[in-house]
Amino acid sequence: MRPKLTDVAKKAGVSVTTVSRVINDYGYISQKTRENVMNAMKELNYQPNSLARSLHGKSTNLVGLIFPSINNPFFAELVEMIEQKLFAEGYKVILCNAGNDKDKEREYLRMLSANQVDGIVAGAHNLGIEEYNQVGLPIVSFDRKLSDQIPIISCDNYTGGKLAVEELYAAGARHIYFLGNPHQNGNPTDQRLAGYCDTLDRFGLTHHIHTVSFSESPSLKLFSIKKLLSESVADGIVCTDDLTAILVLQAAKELQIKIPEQLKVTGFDGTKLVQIYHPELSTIVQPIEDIALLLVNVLKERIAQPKEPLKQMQYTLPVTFLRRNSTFKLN
Amino acid sequence: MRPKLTDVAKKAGVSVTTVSRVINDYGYISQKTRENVMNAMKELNYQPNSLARSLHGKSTNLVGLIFPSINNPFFAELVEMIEQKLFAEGYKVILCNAGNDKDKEREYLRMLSANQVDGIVAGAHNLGIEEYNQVGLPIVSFDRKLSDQIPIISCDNYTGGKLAVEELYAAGARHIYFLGNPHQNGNPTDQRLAGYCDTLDRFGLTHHIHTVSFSESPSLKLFSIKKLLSESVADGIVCTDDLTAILVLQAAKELQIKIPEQLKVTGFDGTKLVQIYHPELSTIVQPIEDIALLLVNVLKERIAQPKEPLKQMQYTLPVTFLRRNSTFKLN
DNA sequence: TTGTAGGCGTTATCAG
DNA sequence: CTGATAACGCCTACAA
Repeated sequence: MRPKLTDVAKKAGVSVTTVSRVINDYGYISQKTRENVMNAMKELNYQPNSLARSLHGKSTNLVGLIFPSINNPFFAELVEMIEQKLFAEGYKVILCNAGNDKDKEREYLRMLSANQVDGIVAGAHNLGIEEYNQVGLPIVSFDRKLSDQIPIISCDNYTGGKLAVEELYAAGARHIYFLGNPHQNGNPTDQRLAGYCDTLDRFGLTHHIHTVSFSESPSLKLFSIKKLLSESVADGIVCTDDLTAILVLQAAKELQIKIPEQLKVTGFDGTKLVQIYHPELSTIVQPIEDIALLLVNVLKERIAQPKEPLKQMQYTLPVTFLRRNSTFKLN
Repeated sequence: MRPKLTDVAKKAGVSVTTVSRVINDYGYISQKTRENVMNAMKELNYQPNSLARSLHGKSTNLVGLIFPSINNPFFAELVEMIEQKLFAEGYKVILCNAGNDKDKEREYLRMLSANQVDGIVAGAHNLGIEEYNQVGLPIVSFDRKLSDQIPIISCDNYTGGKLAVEELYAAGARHIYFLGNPHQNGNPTDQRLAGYCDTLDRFGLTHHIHTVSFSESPSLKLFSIKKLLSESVADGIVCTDDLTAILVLQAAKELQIKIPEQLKVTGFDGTKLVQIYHPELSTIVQPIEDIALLLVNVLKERIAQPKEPLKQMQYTLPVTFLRRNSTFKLN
């Protein structure tokens, strides 16, 4: 059996109150008793039971992270960053990979509430507003509007779309395609698409919007990309994420289309992994560390003052463009 | 305030016992009262408090996952798989990225124990045996011996090293180098190295062992790899992980060394991500899903019968070789 | 400076 | 079939 407070108290020859006092470091305690108690705890290898303390009203220091999947390098890096920031603040993380699964997301939400987590970072968005409002916990959202009560942190998706088109245009492309998720309300892709469209308009070019479902298997995606490349006159492609962009590069290679001479390609996300292991890809870089930091800070604020009205509903962080060989021949 | 059992009881006009009965579905209850209670719960949006139930002796259904980092695609895929399997069994996951940080790993261990998790999957191994023995919780380890009481699941690292050498030899390489982590006791790389050495011996070839620290930055790694390639006569390289292998391919490209004609390269891990986005890399594929499943199953067994002596100390899962263009020119 | 006792939200053992 | 009530391990007024 695990040692409990009373065991320590008995061993140290004091009352539980005293032990509790040294653990939580409050009230008056003589140096001698404190040491006694400390020793007793060491000897018994005593660990206070978090459940019991939390039950009493102390917070659990647990935060739930709901994201689609950590197999996507972008989410992996974001989640890892968030975990680091939270750890530094004394929080521990419950990982909830919701996939595209409404039920799993709902079940996780229920579980997080049952486990009395202090707050939630929501990055998967299969569910509607109602379910998130029900929860009654501090929540911050990544990249999607969930409710009037839930602040949103995201990068400047609109500018991302704009920068990509400007880059391709500058590189000489005049038939610029958009390749990404199917349109869906509230999806970050929407803003990227808007940036794309507006900028094309500015240049007096025609829109070409192609959708590849995010959930489709990569080989299917690759197939439809090859179809697109061989049937179209595209000389520039704005992809809504890096992985899709890499598939475009692969397809181009197979079809002997020269990058960037015949076709220029941009990605979106700019994870370290892709930057390092696909150094040929030009891309829009999201400030992952800043996003993580802001998510954590805003969440902390909500946890500290859950009743306070939101100071700010939407936080938008700047993106940067990383030029590599897929748009301009360098060195 | 969150509704509690007594609120539901009051609303339904019954006692807490009765409510508890319908929640846990045991004992006799009339259909009518059951419905009453159900309705009351719905109306109040009642969620039982896990802390309280666990405090009473019920398990928390929480499992701690300690891994170095989910930024490495291999761990990302493994952790995601484990999370899926655990979710299916009703467990929730606390994510602990320990990095190379002894203190963080120790702190996480302490926290997991304090939070009364049901068990731990340990995949980061900065700490020694004593600390893991102290915990007094069901633990399973991935790829490293932690103690006599902790079962190990791993892939057949030795055969992996062997297969890699055999492939390179078959492809015509005679100056076969080993590139990976520095040697360290208990490290899975050790077995891969052993497989490499034994097989070279069998072929009557000389060992060439080069170490790149796992924790080094990729650009430093790339630098030392280029140095290696330009100074050596290597015509085959066994890498201990895919990411290193990709760096070798990059270095070769920069140095205008033709793959596979002049240099043949194998990786290790075989994640889906690398298979898809680096389809040119031959590699040893670890059975990630099977590993995850086995980790979860063995852990479940330990949780069910913590006192039982271990049935088996070591579980080794077979690896497979995936042949791609980095060893043999295909199609 | 230290100890006693009640309560946090549930479960489970007894009686009714 | 249902209801009191004593735990679970810890915290914290209130006493001493």
